[in-house]
Amino acid sequence: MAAPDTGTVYRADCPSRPILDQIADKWSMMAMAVLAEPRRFNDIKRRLEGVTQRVLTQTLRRLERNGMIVRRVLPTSPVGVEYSLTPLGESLREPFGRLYDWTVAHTGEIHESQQRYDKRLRAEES
Amino acid sequence: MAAPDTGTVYRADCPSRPILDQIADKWSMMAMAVLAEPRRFNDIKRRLEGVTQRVLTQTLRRLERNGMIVRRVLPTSPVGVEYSLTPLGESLREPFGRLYDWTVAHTGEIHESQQRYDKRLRAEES
DNA sequence: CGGAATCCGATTGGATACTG
DNA sequence: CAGTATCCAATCGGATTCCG
Repeated sequence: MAAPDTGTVYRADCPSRPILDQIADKWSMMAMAVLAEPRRFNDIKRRLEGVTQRVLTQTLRRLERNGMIVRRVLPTSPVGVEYSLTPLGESLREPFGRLYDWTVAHTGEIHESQQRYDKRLRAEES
Repeated sequence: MAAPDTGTVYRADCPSRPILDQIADKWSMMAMAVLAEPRRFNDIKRRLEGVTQRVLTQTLRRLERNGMIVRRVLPTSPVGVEYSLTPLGESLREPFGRLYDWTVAHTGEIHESQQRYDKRLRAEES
C-alpha cells in the first residue's frame, strides 16, 4: 500500500515533514482546487468564501514559493494579477482530489462520531 | 479526474471544509501513519519525534472524536492506553499515503523552487 | 504510564486603513 | 485591482508541575 513504512518515517529529518507543513492546510488545498484554471486574485477570493485578503495573499505567496503556482502581472489598467498552476502544482491536484473525495464520502460518518463523542463526554461530566 | 468541481465547492457550507480543518494537519497525518498497527501512547510519542505530550494528546483526542481511532485502556498496572485505527481511519490511510508519496517524490523540486524564490526576493530588496 | 492543569511567550488571523 | 501595513485579540504550543 501507498502509506509510508512506519518504522523509518516521521523522524525530525524526514523530508515529508516540512513539506506537509507547507501544503497540507485548508486554504492551500482549496486554492489549488480553484486554480484548476488560471484565475485572478479577487476571483479566487470570491470562490474561497470566508478567506480574508491577508490570509489569501499569504497562502498564494507560500504556494508560489513552493513552486505550485505562478504569479503573472497583467499589463492592464488597473493592474491585474493572474495565478495559475505549474506542472508541479498540477501533479498535486490528484492526491488532493483523493483526499477531497474521501471527506465528501465520509462526512456523515464523521459527524455521527462527533455527536456520539460529545454526548458521551457530557454524560461523564454530569 | 478526482478533483472537485471548482464551480460548486469551497463555499462556506461545503461539507469538506470543517473536515479538512480537523484532519489535514501534520501531526494527524503522522499519527495515522504510525497507527498502522495499534500502539500505546508513549510508543506513538517516541515515533513522532518532536511532538510534545500536550499536542499529541490533543491530536489523538480529535482523531478519536472524529471516529478515526479508538482509545482502549488496558487493565495493567500502571495503566496503559492503546490506540488503534477504526475502519474509517483505515480508509483514510490510502489518500494520506498518496499525499505522503507525492511529498517524497517532489521534495527536491520544491526545495529548488524555494531557493530560487528566496534568491529572487533578496535581489529585489537590494 | 498517561495524562490534566497551569503559566506564558510566540504565532495566527481578523479588521481596518492606506497605496501604486 | 491587488495588494501592504498596522493594530490587536485569540489561539497555539512549549515547559513545567502534579495526579490516579
